[in-house]
Amino acid sequence: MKKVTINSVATHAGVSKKTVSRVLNNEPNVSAATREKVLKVFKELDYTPNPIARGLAQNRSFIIGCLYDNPSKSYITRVQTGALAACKENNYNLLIHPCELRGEDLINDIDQLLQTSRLDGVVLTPPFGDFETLVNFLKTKKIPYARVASALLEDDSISVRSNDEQGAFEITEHLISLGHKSIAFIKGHPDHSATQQRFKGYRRALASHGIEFDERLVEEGNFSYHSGVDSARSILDLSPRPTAVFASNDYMAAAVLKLATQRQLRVPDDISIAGFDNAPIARHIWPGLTTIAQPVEEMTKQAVTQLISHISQPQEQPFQVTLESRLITRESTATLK
Amino acid sequence: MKKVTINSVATHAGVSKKTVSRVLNNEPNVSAATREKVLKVFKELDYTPNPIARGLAQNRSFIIGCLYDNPSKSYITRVQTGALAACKENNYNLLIHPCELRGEDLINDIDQLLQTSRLDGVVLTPPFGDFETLVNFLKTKKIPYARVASALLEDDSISVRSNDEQGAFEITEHLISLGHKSIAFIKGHPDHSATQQRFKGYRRALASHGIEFDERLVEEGNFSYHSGVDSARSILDLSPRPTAVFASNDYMAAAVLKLATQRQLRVPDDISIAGFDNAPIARHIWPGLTTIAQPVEEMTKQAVTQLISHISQPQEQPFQVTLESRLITRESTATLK
DNA sequence: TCTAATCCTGACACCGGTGTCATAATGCCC
DNA sequence: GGGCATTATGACACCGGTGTCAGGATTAGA
Repeated sequence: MKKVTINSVATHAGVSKKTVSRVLNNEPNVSAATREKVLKVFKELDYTPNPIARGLAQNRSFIIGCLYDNPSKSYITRVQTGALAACKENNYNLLIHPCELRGEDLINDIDQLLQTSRLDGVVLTPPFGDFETLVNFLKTKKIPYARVASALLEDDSISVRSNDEQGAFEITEHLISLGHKSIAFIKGHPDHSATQQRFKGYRRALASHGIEFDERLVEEGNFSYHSGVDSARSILDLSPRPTAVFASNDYMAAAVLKLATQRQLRVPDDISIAGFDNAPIARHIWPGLTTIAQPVEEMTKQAVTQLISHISQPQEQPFQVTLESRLITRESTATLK
Repeated sequence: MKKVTINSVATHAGVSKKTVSRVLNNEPNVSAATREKVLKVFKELDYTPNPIARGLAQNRSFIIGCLYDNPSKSYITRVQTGALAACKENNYNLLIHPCELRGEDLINDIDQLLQTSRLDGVVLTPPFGDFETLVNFLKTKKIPYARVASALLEDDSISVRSNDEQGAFEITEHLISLGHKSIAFIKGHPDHSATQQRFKGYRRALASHGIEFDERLVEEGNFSYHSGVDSARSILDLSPRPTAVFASNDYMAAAVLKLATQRQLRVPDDISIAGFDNAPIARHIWPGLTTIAQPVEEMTKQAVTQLISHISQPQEQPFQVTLESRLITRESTATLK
């Protein structure tokens, strides 16, 4: 089977390869007849352009890089799903690159990545979108990027987020509406802007219902299941024990649930538990977790779609969108008895 | 900042670009002095070769594709981790490509992928390694591939697996040693070879302990949490109810646990539950799941490492390795009372 | 010291596309 | 029909590397 190149197409169609290239790229200034002829030869020879050659000529790779450093594997999976969907639609490919935000040589690592892969753009998933050192580095390197679920708003780049503050407000309000007044809170990883946002929403809900904020009810977590266990221990040891716990993500909420159950507490009768994200685990455990569903896939998909269109034709105007999240109530929260 | 190409290096070093290329690729026939000189210029100019140009010249992309169609997200994450590790060591990149085994046009889809991405090789994660249509397609297309956790042994290609049959045997034996004689079994997805392997191990353990196999205790699952719920329902409805359940993976085991708990059954006092894989969920729930830990990351890493070395210099001899799995006992299994 | 074998090196074509620019063909208007 | 603008096409260099091959330099052997 011979390789089909632009030259063979050109020969077959009796035109120059430049004309074939024009047809390929839908450029103007090709007569309808010629275009037809070339398209026919495409079919006959089953021709597919070589993206590598194309990339060399245009200094593009048609590859988007996805950076992540996230303890939540399911979050990463969802991010990937969204990014892949956008890439597929635009004939791009997705390269995944886990790395450490606090690593000594994050910038070197990324630099290396850019040097060797010639990425056309990068998606910054939490917490990278809020890491200014990195963002500035990409700016000076002139690498297009899109940020997912980042809180920085003053930026002129592509950013898609969901309203974490509002989600946290709603779920806290849900607990309050069930009669809870002593609601513990487990923070997320300090490097993530969502951590601050969710905390703010929690406090706003308390305030707007006249419940005094109690610092002793707040624990520092980092979004990992393990950190949830530690926080849960502190919280369940409190006396009086809070009647509800709102953890900043579902993994930590699951940890609270596990520990509470181990200690013979009945959930939600003895204590209500709420999470955030609607990760798979929220419905894989009993009782199922009341949580906030975030459109992670959709956020990422929109971010990548915008990123790709920005790469093809750079626009000045920023793209900033905030998507809605929604409350999902399951069995882990109930009326205070 | 000017772009540093092989030409600028050549000019600076006062040699031809071919000589620079020789140094780059560690080719012989370069005098020590020249090599030194060129290497020095590399440093001075901070030169990194352009992989796209290289790819064009050598008809390579330095990209490995990872195919998957797996309901278990955590399994995918682990596969990716292993594949990424191998890629990183060899300066390759990883492109992820979810697709449907039973999709009508899987082959077309893959063909398209190969056409547009010019992958240097592919990793076939379960169940693709056992899907002969695909394997044969890759063979005729002469695309190097490596299979992970596939049961086909008679093949002459790269394959890394773990001993599913033995793992299932051990965990079943563990249940038997706890006094259980009525042990239900939930099968995995019929397209996965692991499904047959694990079933075989289960039966072998029963047989070797003189326990008669009872078909009514076997349910058909598909590795998804959801299928586990359905199977769990049937099993818990049996009368007499089995005293233990061995599900072919942890998600399905988690489903059994959830349903049993919902029905007020105490695990493991009323019923023991065992899973397989040691997925994160196995330790995120209470009681923690007794399960078989598989070296998924390591399997994939070895497979990809071999694949890459095969791409660089095709070898005739196949690479077939079987890694060990091990039993992890947690709280979900206990002595029959 | 001469010859042959071996080692280095560079010129040049090539991978498969795209950008630039010159030129040929066509269309339009008076 | 002549003059001019516009459209269509192709020749050619170029992207940044690698493969081939020829020829000069060096070494070894006689």
